[in-house]
Amino acid sequence: MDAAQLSPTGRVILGMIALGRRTGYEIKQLVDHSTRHFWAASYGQIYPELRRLEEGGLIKGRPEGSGGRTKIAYELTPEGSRALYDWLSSDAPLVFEMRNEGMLKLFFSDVAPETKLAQIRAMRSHYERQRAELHAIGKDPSEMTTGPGMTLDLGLGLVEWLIEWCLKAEDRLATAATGGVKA
Amino acid sequence: MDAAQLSPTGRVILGMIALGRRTGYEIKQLVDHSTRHFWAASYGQIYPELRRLEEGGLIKGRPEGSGGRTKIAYELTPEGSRALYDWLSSDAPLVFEMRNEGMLKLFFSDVAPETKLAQIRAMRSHYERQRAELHAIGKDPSEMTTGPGMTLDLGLGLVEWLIEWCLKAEDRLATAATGGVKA
DNA sequence: AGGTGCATGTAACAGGTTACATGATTAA
DNA sequence: TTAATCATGTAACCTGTTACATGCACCT
Repeated sequence: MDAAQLSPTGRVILGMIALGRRTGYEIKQLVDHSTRHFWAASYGQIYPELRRLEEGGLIKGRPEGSGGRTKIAYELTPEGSRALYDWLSSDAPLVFEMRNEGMLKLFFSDVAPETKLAQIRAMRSHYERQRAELHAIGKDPSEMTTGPGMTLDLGLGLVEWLIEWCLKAEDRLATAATGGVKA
Repeated sequence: MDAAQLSPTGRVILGMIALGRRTGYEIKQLVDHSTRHFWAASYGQIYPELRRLEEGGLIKGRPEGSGGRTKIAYELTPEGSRALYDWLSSDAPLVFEMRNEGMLKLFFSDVAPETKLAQIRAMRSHYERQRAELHAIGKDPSEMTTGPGMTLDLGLGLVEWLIEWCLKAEDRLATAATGGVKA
């Protein structure tokens, strides 16, 4: 199993284990607090994938009987490290997918022009929520040249740009509505 | 069938028909030249969905026997118009999904720091390609307050911001690599 | 005694892509 | 005649979500 055959979720899992996360539960936690905005994962994917990765020899799990119910801590095998590294250094075409219902509505908004303002406001409020979440994550200010740090910087800059765009668009619409005369 | 039950692809189809597109083929064409970057659709979705929408009474198709093979031109029924309008003016939570493998690699890049520069360059080259495509679409300069025009403006601004971010990040990394001394 | 968080897991479903099959029209 | 473009359609597959089931540990 090399990088080319590594499933999308498999890559996230390998990466998270490399960052020190051990159990499926912990992986899900970290995904929800970090990569979620640009790469999500659900339990329904994570647990079956952990099993597949172990069958493929990329990770090795051992039950930790710390008193309670068995929890399984995974770590990378040498092959797993190599697969992760191969993926990271591969120049295969990247997956860039997006489904943005806000933009879709905007695209069709000429059909109902009076809804435009509300749509942009809805979009802005989404990104403002996202900004707040990212700020919460960013409490501990990691270096801008570390992976998670860079990603956070990118994400925050992006949502801030989007919020600015919305504000300007709202302004433009308001001006247009009052016949070009600023209120 | 009201807006709440309208499937994602159904919304795109309804919108495209409202914008004047009639056949499944034409809808796919327009999607590929416009909404693709923030909302894609494949034939495998479009044709079955056209049938479902017709069964639901939202659109009505009639075969156009312009000589050759029957092609089917659809138009909105009054209920279809209403469903589209309902969706556009609804304040139900919006779908915002993203899978960005570039950011994912960046997130894990501390595992292989020497790949960082290449990753950011790959990301930039993706967005530069996208910018070129958007510029090609934007040949006819539509008003910034029309739906497609606004969306194009938003998309272009976004990719330009991303390209700038990449350039700055590349700079920062290059500087860090030479021990803080600019080359 | 009950709620919350840790922890694992699966079955049913939804949504979408890819590859293929088919065939007419049009331009070189 | 051949290639490209217009045009419709489906079956197999893949990926992922949602909702549920289970149960321990810890706090109040």
